[in-house]
Amino acid sequence: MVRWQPDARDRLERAAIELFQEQGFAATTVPEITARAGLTTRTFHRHFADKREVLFGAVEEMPELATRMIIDAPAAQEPMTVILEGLRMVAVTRFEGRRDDLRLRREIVRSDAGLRERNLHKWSTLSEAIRAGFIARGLPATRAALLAETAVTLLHVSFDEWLDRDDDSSLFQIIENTRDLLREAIA
Amino acid sequence: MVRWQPDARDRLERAAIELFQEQGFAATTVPEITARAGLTTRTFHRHFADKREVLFGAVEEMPELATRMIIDAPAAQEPMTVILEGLRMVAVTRFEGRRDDLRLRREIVRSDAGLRERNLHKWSTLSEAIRAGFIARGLPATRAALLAETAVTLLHVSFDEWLDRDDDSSLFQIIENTRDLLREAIA
DNA sequence: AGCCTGATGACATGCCATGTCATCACGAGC
DNA sequence: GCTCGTGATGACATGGCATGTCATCAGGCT
Repeated sequence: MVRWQPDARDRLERAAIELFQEQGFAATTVPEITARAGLTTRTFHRHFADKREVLFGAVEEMPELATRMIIDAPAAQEPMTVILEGLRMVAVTRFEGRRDDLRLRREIVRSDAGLRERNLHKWSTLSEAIRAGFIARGLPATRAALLAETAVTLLHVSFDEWLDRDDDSSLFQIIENTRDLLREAIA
Repeated sequence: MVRWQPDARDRLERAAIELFQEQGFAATTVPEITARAGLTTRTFHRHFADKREVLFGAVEEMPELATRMIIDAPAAQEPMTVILEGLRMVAVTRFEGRRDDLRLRREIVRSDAGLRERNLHKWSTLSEAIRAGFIARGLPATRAALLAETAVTLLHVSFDEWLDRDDDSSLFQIIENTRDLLREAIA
């Protein structure tokens, strides 16, 4: 089931990111990408739904992971505790240690309106997954949606500050600070 | 400065929404829209940056309104008070009384991935404007971003519940409930 | 009356996204 | 070891979106 796939997809992703850096996202055409990767336009679209998607392959499994973690969390845990545990796990396994790569991708994403849209969609997918998890736990719809969006807000805001800093704070530390900030603000 | 514009833009918007309802968003082509409106493809793109934008004209001025309201709010007011005042104003002037129209648009937006992306982008634009307002008030960046995203979360979650309900609750009532929910959740 | 401004139409183009079919490498089964 | 199936890729074709350019035309200004 995976004979040419991993290599081709990887080559496409690397070629694309290189070209986006060199010439910008909009100025880079799909044929250019595939030419550098030694493949064809048609093959590009077999691996990525569209030109934007090539930048977001790294976060593809986060949503289902989130749903599973929430469902599997101890039944007695408060929702906010479940969220923080989940954020800690995600921070450690998916973000920590990749700050430079993530900074590079953020830079490219920021440079193009379409990419910013897609980026928001990715966060929203995560929110949707968290919401589904809390629904499965029996929480009412609005409460689940609120918790989900708040969780993503915490992650998103903290993530941004983490990328902005040049000290070596851990992402999860910043998440906890942000949670405290929110608690004060809403009191 | 506005001789043909209002009418043309309005005809395009109405024709587009009609066609989206009849055949779906993806299946509707820009020439079809312009044909029904009695205009040309080129003119369509003078009024709307792309095919999606035609559905979001109604919320175009919200961001700058939000920024101004935040900057003009009494200096002594807590950020969360400023936000709630702003949400009340927005709820009354932009949402209340348009529930059916907004339901229709939400239905179309939900039916297409690209439209969902654009919708998120609109909320994000509002968030950005709120953030800018708080920055102008002298709040630190992360705090401003957190308040902004939380404000939009409150509005977004409450807005969705408001559209789901069939009683005659006011949007702002629901917003206050949602705020209470968040306060409990994070305590 | 004639000029200026700004919206629209007509024409042309580049690229994205996708459908279809052929090809080709590898693995399974006899 | 040969044949055949499976799945990835290439080649070709197409429809639609988005945009640049120039002409046209209506109304306001002097």
